[in-house]
Amino acid sequence: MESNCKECPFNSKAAATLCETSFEQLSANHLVLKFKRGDSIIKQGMYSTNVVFLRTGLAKIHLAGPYHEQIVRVVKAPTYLGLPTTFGDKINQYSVTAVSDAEVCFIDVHVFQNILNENREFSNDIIIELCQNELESFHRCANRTQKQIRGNMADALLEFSDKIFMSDTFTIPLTQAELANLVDTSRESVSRVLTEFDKDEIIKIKGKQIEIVNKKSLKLISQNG
Amino acid sequence: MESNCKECPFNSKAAATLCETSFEQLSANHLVLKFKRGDSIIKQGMYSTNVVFLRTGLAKIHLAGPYHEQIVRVVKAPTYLGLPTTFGDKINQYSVTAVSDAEVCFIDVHVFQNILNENREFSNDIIIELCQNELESFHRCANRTQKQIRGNMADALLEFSDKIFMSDTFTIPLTQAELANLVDTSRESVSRVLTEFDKDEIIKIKGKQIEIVNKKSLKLISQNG
DNA sequence: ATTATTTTGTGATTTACGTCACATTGTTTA
DNA sequence: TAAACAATGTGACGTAAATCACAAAATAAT
Repeated sequence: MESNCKECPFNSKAAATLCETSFEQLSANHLVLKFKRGDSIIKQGMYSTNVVFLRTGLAKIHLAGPYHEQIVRVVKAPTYLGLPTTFGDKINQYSVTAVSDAEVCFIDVHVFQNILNENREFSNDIIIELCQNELESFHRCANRTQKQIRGNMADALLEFSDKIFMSDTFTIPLTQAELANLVDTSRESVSRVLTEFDKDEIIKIKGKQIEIVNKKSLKLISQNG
Repeated sequence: MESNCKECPFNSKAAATLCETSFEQLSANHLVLKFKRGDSIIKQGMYSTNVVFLRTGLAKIHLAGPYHEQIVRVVKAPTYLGLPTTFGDKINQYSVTAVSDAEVCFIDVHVFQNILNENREFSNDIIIELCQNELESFHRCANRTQKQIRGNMADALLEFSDKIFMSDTFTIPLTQAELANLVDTSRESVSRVLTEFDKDEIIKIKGKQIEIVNKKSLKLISQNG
């Protein structure tokens, strides 16, 4: 499927700076696909020659750990995915799976490389994004390993609220088991902490819908472990 | 201090592709400093307008966690440091401290930016390095949180052996307390595991010097938790 | 609608590992 | 070359959280 990338409403900020010819190249060399929750967008171990641009929806990045699959983060559109694969060894080093309905553009690596080479600002933006990811990884790592469950759960909830849904009321797109995996704990503990937060009137739970009632408390828990 | 970067024997691979004018810029706009073990190279929270190139030595990257300072990785020369700061908000988001004697070049951000813009290959190399860091973070995260102490200690030892010293015999440049911090455990546990490995004849310990005697076992422990 | 399957809630039990406490050794510094 | 301090070794103890083992809801499939 072909479409006009310049007019695409889901354009990344970085892409705003692209030159005409780059847009034409993009338009001519990409594929837009729709995914449903649970569909695999990028599969670890598979050969790939595409950069993935998540234009709408949410996805989880996960990879094989020594014992079990590990979710490392949840990302939302718009964002590029699979860059490390692209610039590395062409074998996907991690998986990406849709956790909500999502639309994805597959862009040929060589086209992407060209665009990168011809657009300084774009390439700078990509570098910036990668740097930010690195920083986030650092912080995430320090937090995860130092805090205990309540703190990490608070973190996760705040991230969903502030970074992903921009709202105090949202529907978690993950099962408790997935959440547990993301937060490095057990399914049971997630359940316990969640009901505990509810009892303490920090959040209100209606099925998978969560309302953060007392953000201040949640932030305190996030800070103090 | 000024010197000729083109002839510098500690040049990064990426730098091999630089153009003449870039080398001249570099040579004219950098500062070489020596650091001793424990000296702070980059300090979290400080304003910075330099990219740091670690030309010789080892350093630890660490940052403030919710409870205590957390070491996220140990790096060896040659490598660039502080890129996320440079491209981000000019405030160092993490600290870097020498763990062995080290030599460091401080390069002005604007010069570095220029060079990045004028040298496609160089900028690609930087992107590749950043991507690799991201992947490493992912794996490290999955491992740390899934494995238990013995597995993580085995990992750390293997990393020192294979990635940093390229030898089965090496002197750990960290105290057990630092090692514990890096591996997300307590100082006491590090001591216990280390002596246990020694008793099982997997490694041989002489003070801070470690010899990996049975790498196969160590890899098994690393894999199986 | 009625199974079948997945997801969630909650108690009882176990355990890996952190913390505390102190002894021992190694390393500065005065 | 002491004295002071930092780094290590090792036992005893407490505890956060994993695991186990179900029951109850909620979703999906027939």
